[in-house]
Amino acid sequence: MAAHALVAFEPRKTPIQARSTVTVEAISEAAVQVLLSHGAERLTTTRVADRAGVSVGTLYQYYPNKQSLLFAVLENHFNHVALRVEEACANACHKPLSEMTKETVEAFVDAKMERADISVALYRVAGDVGGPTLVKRVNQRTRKAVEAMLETAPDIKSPPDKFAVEIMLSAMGGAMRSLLESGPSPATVRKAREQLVLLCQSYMAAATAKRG
Amino acid sequence: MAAHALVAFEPRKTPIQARSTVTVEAISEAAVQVLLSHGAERLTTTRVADRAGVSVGTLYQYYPNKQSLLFAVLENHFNHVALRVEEACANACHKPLSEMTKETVEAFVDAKMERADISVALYRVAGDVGGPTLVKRVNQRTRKAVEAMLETAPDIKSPPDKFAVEIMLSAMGGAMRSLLESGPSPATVRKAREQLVLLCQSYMAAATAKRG
DNA sequence: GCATTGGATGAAGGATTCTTCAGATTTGGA
DNA sequence: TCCAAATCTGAAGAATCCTTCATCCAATGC
Repeated sequence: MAAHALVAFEPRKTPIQARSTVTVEAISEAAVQVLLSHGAERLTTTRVADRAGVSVGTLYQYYPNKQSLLFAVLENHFNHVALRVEEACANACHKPLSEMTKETVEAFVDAKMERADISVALYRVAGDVGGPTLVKRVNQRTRKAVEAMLETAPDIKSPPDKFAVEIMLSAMGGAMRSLLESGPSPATVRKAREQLVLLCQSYMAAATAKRG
Repeated sequence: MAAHALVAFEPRKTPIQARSTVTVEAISEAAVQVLLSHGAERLTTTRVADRAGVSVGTLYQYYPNKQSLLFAVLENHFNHVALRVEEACANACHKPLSEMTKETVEAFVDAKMERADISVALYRVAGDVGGPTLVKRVNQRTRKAVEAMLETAPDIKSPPDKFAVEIMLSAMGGAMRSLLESGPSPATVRKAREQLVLLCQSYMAAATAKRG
């Protein structure tokens, strides 16, 4: 059912010539800009097309409807964050558990902050555009990366429950969302980052049987 | 600014006679029902009025616009959850830190699960209706209750940072959201509840200087 | 019984928005 | 140069939706 609901979000046509590639990217970028300047409520296909410097018809040539456009933007953002976390996980293999956790959490926070404005703007539309489904998919992906990393930890006997990793990821995401929506100062972000690391470290330690 | 933005959400007229009291409650309940059956996107003032068994005009007699109606529903739900947590905090005073944490977290999870369907439906509209502002307000309220409780803990030297409590609450909320949106089985809920308790306990312990 | 205030009605105004499609324009290759 | 395919255009169709207001019904107090 969820998969079927996502069908309508898939692109209509794939760019062939170079100019159309430019166009679709301009549209996607314009969507973000409009989201930031006008808000989710005032996000109109016409407005996005105007901002992208093309006509509405062109937009509908690549996206079957408004939702699919927003879905694509959302997917982009999530993929970017997921990639950063995966990189961090690959990089932290064979390190002590607390170090693993620290690097993973920090990668997540940093990736989110990199495009803080977009993150906040997207929270507003996620609900109407298959956000939960996407979140689930990305969480799955991220969880696998984290689990693979944990397998290589030298200082634990058995890796934490699959469920525990999910809890940690969603807790991290929730705290980050709250933080972003409050329009935090850089100092606040730094503090939150520290605390989030501590939160996850202490949980991972508690959910894990130590070696030795 | 945020305060000003909320002005438009305030009710228009206060019920005086008994029948109008019934009416406003019917409207509010109908809003929830429509949210559940038709989704946020198809939530229409006319549809809500129909479901409530009144005419649209009547709805607009009490709510200046559609947003104010949804805002009221959201506020209701949040107040209910906050109240449950406050009760739990009051009840857990003078107990050991881990017990305090356990009871608080469980109260939150249980309050959310009590109306799981409403919770999920509201995630969809929160963005367009001052959700973040409300969340901030409720978090503030909850944080105070938690802090007051922590002051009475016999087994800690200094209570955790105000910031730490905020992190914990938002992490809890985020994990709960993720869980609810996945349509969990009762068994899953039970497991998540346990893990969430563990998460918060280990964090509170780590963020606190122990006495003795 | 009557007047006054509270409450309810619902058709219609006004405003947007999404989406299409027939035709114009540009590109890449023959 | 010339054509077929790829792109682009943007006015107009179609569908909703929010909100108002003139009007009617019900309740309360005198």
